[in-house]
Amino acid sequence: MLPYEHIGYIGAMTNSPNDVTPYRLCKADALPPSDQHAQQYAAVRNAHETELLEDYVELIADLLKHQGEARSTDIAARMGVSQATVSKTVTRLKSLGLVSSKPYRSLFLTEKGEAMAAMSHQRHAIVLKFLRALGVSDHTARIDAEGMEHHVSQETLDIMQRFSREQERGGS
Amino acid sequence: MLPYEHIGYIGAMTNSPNDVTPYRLCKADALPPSDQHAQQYAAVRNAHETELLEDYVELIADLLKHQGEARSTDIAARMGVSQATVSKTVTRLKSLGLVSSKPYRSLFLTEKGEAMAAMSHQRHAIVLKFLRALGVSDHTARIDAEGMEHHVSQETLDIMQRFSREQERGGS
DNA sequence: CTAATATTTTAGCCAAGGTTAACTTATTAG
DNA sequence: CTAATAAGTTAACCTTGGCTAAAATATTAG
Repeated sequence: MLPYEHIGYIGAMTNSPNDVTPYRLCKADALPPSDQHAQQYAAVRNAHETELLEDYVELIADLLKHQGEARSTDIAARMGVSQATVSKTVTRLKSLGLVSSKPYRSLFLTEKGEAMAAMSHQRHAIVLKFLRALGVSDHTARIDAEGMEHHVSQETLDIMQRFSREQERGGS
Repeated sequence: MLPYEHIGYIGAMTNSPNDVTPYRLCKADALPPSDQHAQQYAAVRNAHETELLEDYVELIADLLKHQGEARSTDIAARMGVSQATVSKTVTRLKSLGLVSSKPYRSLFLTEKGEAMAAMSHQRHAIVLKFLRALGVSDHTARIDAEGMEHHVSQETLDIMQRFSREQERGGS
């Protein structure tokens, strides 16, 4: 099962009316039914599976674009991780058909890898822009976006995008 | 380093001891300097370390509150995971001083566990409320909140909270 | 009280994502 | 061209967080 096709998240079963659960009033917000609850956690686990892959692929695309080539050593420096780790992960990316390279040479994205990178980049950009539009400082927005981007559904992305656009027109 | 030791903060983002590096401005689509870039990824890795622990502790608190007791079997069902997995994770939670229990008996939170649960719950509630205020559907908001909550800094939380409040007053 | 059932724990397995240290392969300076 | 350095890979190890199957402990029904 491949990463960028799971963005839609899990199935139906809407429940629970508008109990807005203000955290301070702590009104008895009931637990959702077990199976639905489980789906939420499953969605998170699911996202975790692809997170790192997306980050790598996105970073490789950025390096290719801005540096002309994507070298392990740069990836290691930018990810804050050892070269050995990069090497191992790249092996995995290759086995997944996302990256191609010859031994001891720098990296390229396959079609599939580029598709994933494009999507990842887009999501990242939307979230980052949204956070800034909300009023979050640049530094924080960057950090939060990095973490959040893998956990934002299409529905929310659309709303974020609309929000940023409106802010742009009306706000500044 | 044990991330859950410093329970004094809410946003898990900024707990690395040497995180005071000032942000350097750069073009929106340019790559940030390596070391700064690395900090972003480090923040995400850091958040991942505590995510699951927070989820457990939060769930245990919820079960205690709504069900009167927190049993492994319920946790397993709600997390969508085998009981063996729960058992192993609970062992870890106990060794971290977050949970206490006697063998074959149900679970309790230590002070530390309760503090963590409270914080986690608060963050979760803020993010969930914010997403709804933004206009995200209930179902999606729940899923996204579950994934996002661990990656939202205090700064962003504050802004989200303000947004929800304003929406509450003006919007509806 | 005992037997059946339910729950929890343990043991052994796996993959991912980290680490260091040692080795191989490029690249570059003289 | 060769030697030094830089970059990439491999091997051996660790922890987490999953799993299944089997064993131990509660709980409940008869």
